[in-house]
Amino acid sequence: MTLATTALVTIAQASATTGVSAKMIRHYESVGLIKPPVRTENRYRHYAESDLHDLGFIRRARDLGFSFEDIRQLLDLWRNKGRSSAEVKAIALRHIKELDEKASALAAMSRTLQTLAASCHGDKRPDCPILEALDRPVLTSPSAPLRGNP
Amino acid sequence: MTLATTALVTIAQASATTGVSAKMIRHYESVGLIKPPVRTENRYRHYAESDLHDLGFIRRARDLGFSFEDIRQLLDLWRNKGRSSAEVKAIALRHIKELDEKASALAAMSRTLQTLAASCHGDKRPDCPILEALDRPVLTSPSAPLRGNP
DNA sequence: ACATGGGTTCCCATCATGGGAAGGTCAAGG
DNA sequence: CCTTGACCTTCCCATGATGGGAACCCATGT
Repeated sequence: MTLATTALVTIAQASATTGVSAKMIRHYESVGLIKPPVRTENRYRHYAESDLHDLGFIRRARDLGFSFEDIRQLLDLWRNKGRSSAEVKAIALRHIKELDEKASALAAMSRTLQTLAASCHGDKRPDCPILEALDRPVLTSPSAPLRGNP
Repeated sequence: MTLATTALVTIAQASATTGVSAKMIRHYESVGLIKPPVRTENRYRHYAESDLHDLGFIRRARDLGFSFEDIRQLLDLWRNKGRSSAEVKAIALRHIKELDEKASALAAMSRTLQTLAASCHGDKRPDCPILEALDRPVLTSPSAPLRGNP
């Protein structure tokens, strides 16, 4: 009830307080992720506290790797007091799965390369198992147990 | 010495045998990653075995997450018989570091979200720690030891 | 002769982000 | 009053790797 005249701030100030670049703030507006803010006569954007909240929300969601589409849905859910937490959780769980899959893929690449790099002497000699692996197929064999002389 | 008339193949055949899409093959050519192949009078591209090798090399390098720039250097090193394996290994080690950093970042996001999701009941009730975390700052506190009633 | 299945070039889209140009606006200070 | 500098505005372009699709040319089989 305390209509506290919600101090309007410029886009640069909004950027500074939320950690979202001015460029991105305008972009979020253009793709409909946030509501167009009020404009002064000069056509300058001015953001109210609720706008700053949304921008902070978006930045934190992005820091967790959510896509624009996910964020759009999360923001809608946040605003919808009649939401069910199950909806939110479903989005989060799906995203966790995607994150884990990507991380696993990167880790697999890293492991393969580590194995190859470990057996590369890394000196002036030209022969190198890394290049050999790229040379011909049969790569991606992860823990190829070094049978030969155990 | 056996100049084996290196059976020239069309772009579709090259794509099929190397696993690189025709689209990408043309793209690699346009950015100078591979040499322009010979053309028949019809302007059709025709690939020799050495070209197929390069495409296979590129695909395997891409499967390991190397960037175009890295691949360019790796291909140059592969062709350069006077290379030192140290150069190859340096590229690989740098890339491993990048892969690990990205994987760690994703894993951190996943962990944070897993923690939040674990404490979200995920039913019809609207209150949800995930949304609460996005609501206000002080997220990214990983193992916030649940002091309160131990 | 015409259909089909390649090939070719060129443009556009993705996803999130930034760079930069060209121009309008405002406050402070000489 | 006018300049300077720091904002603001819009619009276009670029990234990296990949794909979609249009519009058009070519080759082969029935």
